[in-house]
Amino acid sequence: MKSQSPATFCCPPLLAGRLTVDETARLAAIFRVLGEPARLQILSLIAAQPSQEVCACELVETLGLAQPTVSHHLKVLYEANLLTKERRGTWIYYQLLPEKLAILRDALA
Amino acid sequence: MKSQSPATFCCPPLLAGRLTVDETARLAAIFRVLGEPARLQILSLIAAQPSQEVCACELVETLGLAQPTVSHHLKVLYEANLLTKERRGTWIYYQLLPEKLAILRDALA
DNA sequence: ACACCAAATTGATCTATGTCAATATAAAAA
DNA sequence: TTTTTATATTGACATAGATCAATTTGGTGT
Repeated sequence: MKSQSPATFCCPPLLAGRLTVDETARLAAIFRVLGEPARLQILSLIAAQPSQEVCACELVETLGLAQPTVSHHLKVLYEANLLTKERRGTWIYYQLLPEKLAILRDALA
Repeated sequence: MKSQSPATFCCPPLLAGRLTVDETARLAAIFRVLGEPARLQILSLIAAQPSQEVCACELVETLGLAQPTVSHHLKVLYEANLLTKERRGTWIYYQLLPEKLAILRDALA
């Protein structure tokens, strides 16, 4: 039995009434992920690619951060369901998964 | 000479291309303010009031946090231009200032 | 002036997290 | 199998920030 679709699970609009503690925690978790400049840079970099994806190695060069740091941020974005990853040969490519951003946009409506 | 209107100063859409370092920092700062459950609760509580405002003293009771903690969060929200404050007699009332949220919504579009 | 209440500030503590060096893991190539 | 390259993980460190007790500030009323 399906309770509700994953994309609509979180949350009613922030300004439409009082949020439950759970809804608040879910929303805040997404905002916190985006509250880091390096992670926003990653998202906008991917969006700026014609291929709509980026190799992890390119990110290390572009962001000017150490490889473990970039790997850490990618993991945070991945576990927040903001990115997908796909191994192709030696490299791993990350793509946007815009559903969570849509949730935020709706919450701010 | 006015450079640009304050409300549109920050930022182009997150997913429409590559953000500058400045734009990224501005966006991340707003997200970080919202990445805290107590602060989201404050915003949604105010929005839930028919009067669209709330006295700081009510927040202390409702949030179950110490008075200095609530005062701290209110200050963060105020300095992020998400709230206005107005003294009326002994009490200080906080109101929403939704422009910044609109900026985020546009950034996520 | 004094007492009282609301809100802000200070100072301290604790936790979360961003960062990187070192290392491990995984895949490809020789 | 050994070497090489890409990514992830571990561990350590430093900074940011959430929290609250104690105090201060500011306004009201006696």
